[in-house]
Amino acid sequence: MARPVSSLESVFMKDLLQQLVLQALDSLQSGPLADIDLPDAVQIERTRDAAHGDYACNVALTLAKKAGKPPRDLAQAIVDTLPASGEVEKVEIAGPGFINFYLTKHAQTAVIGRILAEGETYGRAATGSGPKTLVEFVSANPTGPLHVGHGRGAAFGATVANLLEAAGHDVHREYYVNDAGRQMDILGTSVWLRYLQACGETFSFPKNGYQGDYIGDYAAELISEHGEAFRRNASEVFEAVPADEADGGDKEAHIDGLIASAKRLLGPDDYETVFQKGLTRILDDIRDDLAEFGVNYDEWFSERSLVVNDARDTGIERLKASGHTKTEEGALWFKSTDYGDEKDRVLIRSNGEHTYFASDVAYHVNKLDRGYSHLVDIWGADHHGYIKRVAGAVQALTGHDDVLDVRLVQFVSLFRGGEKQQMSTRSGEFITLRELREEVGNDAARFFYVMRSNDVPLDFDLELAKSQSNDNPVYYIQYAHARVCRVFEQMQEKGFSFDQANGEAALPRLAESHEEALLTQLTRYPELLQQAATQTAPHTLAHYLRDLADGFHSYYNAHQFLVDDADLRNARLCLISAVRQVIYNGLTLLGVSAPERM
RNA sequence: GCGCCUGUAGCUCAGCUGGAUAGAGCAUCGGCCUUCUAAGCCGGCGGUCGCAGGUUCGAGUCCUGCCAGGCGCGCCA
Repeated sequence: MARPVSSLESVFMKDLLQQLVLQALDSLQSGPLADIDLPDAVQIERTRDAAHGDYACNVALTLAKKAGKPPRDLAQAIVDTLPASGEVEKVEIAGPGFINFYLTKHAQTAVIGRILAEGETYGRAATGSGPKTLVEFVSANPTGPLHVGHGRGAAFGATVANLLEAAGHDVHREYYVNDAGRQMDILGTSVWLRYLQACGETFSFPKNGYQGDYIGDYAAELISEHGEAFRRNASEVFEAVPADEADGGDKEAHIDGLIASAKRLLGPDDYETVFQKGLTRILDDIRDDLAEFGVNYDEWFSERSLVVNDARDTGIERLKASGHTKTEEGALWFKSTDYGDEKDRVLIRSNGEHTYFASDVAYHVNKLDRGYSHLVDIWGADHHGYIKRVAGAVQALTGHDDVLDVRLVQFVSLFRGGEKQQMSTRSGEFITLRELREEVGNDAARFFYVMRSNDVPLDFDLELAKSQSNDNPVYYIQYAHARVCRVFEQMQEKGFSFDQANGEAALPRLAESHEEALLTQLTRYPELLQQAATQTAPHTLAHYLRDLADGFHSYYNAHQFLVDDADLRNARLCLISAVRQVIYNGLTLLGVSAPERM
């Protein structure tokens, strides 16, 4: 992707420097570098050590062998041929043959003016300049409240979506509602059985039913809305139902028998009423929960809509057209082994029923038909065995292997006072996302969830997350923001005012090492966002903000901002104002607030 | 058994898709508030980057083989 690189207007100084080096290489091709295939791009990277300048290029090292010259000699030839640039103060050759670039003061401080001018858009690419991207995340079965594991998917997915949007993608946020299938029947039946108990029927609740207290709440609502209209005798309900596990039977057969009883005894309309009670109440709860968490969707996509519209068969037809299906043993299969899967997967069982995979194929067909060229799916780590078949299906449908990007989120372990909390959805003994949010607050929860790479299991320490101490990185960053705000309040109390134009004109006065470090940090932000987006790595933003806050706090302690020298004072206020802006922008992407006062 | 993820300081983790002397936080030890909020700062201690080979100017990073931990391997959803 080519970007304009002519001047400081360029988003990335790297691009400008790369052009300079490429031009130098080009000129050298008529001399020392004749007969050599030149690369289309050269690597420009930021230096880790200020002693190495601002940027470094390793092209002399990589080309030395082909050129048959020592790296340092080659570097010298490149430097001698390098076009002049108003942005480059000096160029040095260092170490084994690195070319180190030192920027002019003007180039170093130019970022301040841009941040102050661009404000909340600083670091963001032009909206909608990238591909149409659908990010699907959480998509938990609506069988109960979200637990802390879903919370990680929510925070991660929301931040990834924000990052992609900041990188210019046209982003659509979607929740896939698994409202079809056996789990939902178990939910509906569980609600009905609690309803029957509330009506006075006595029996032992099935081991495989949903045990949570919320089921009883929904049953109570059914009573207040419909009285005992759905009441049936327990003996009738349990008639001919296989024994439960507690009675030496099979819990799966038991619950399936109860589902059949429910459907038979209630009839389609009343069964639907009970079913919908469970589904809508839980979905409403999930929706509210996520909204309170700052996680919002453009669309809640119903699996049932695929079933009703025969989309599953349409999807299967499309797969058939790709030539990667087969009929065997009375079932229809997708030959996912063509795409690296361990075995082929069933789409339609020999009994004629569609598998869950058939729904997923239909869903992804639907996504593609809606015009999305980039699909990001965020799943729990326990679904990783599923990637190959879905990715294979998307590849079969599109002919491309880079359309679908599946990201897994590893498990969350919750610790309270050093003790690990056990979680099991079915037993009802789990800690919900809502409980977590209420205990540690949304800001800490959002930050902690994305602080670590999604690839590593997360140990979430409740005591740490809610401690208002310097152990807590989210406060550390927010505090930097609040401190800048406080400086501006103090400025007024001291009778000063902020002259931004004067400050920008005086930016060359910012020569302290703390100031130069901050300037460099601020310049990194746009490319960090770009990289965090392409790598779907929100944790790099979290770490960046931590580092930026660190740089600010050090600066704060080392130097006074509200000095009598007006030029210097205004220049420093410009700098810390820019820091505040970038912290604000970054925290916003993470879904964390930036308080003005703490 | 096969597949995916992980292994870096006492603990929790980064490490910019191969760069220069491997970094933070916590813990621990020692300093800094009559000066813009000490929810802060400065310094010390702490490493065989799981192990062994390989690739090359250069490897925590890439390749191979082991070791350890987590997860997943249904005509379930």
